[in-house]
Amino acid sequence: MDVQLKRGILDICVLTALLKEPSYGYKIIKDIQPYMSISESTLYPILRRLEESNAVLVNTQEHNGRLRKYYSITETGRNRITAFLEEWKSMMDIYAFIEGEIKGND
Amino acid sequence: MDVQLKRGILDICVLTALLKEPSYGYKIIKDIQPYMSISESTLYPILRRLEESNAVLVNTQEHNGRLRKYYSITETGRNRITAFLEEWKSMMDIYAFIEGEIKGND
DNA sequence: ACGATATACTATGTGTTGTATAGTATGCAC
DNA sequence: GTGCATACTATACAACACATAGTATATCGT
Repeated sequence: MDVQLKRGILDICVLTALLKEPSYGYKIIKDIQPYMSISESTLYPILRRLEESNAVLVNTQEHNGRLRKYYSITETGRNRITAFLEEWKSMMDIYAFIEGEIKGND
Repeated sequence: MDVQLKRGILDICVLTALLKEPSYGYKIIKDIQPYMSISESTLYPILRRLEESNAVLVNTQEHNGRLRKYYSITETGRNRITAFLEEWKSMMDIYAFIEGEIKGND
């Protein structure tokens, strides 16, 4: 999928992956992969940004001798998703414009 | 509208604005404004990129003593739009995923 | 006459962000 | 004991929207 198209939707996808239950980096990647390719070097910076903006909370726990960071979505995070669904309406208007113009000029 | 959401769609909007007839910077901005805010410092670099990638052709003409650059869409440009419409299907899948998850967790 | 506004384009610098690449470290299957 | 899955960190880069500023002509209100 086009890199530029991803930009507006990737962090929302990550937040969505946390809706059902807290999760951690590796699992989030596996959960999102069916919908969109995402690499570690993309996800971890996103998680740090989400934490800085209070959209997620972090809880570090030991797992098999290693530290694993569990991320849980906050109320702020949920609001980010609903705000996105609102924004999406503008996107649909633009899409309708593009589709209409190209069909009118075939 | 969110900056990151715009990124994947702005150049396609510009190409769409050229479908009916060739146009120039100032007019393109006015044509797109009803759908999405776009400034000169965003549009002109886009036009230069579209030219470099052969999606548009440039024809400089004198108009009221000033040079005005008329941009017309090429076959490559039209293909860019149809490719975008294809990509959009992936976007709709992701949107359905997000919407489904948040409705399931109200 | 003169300033404000619309028109039309160029140039520079900045901040956000996706991604490649590389590194560290544990547990398990063969 | 070698590969593979797991789990996270750090650095560097390139694309791109946008702010800001500059140049320059035409038109309109007063």
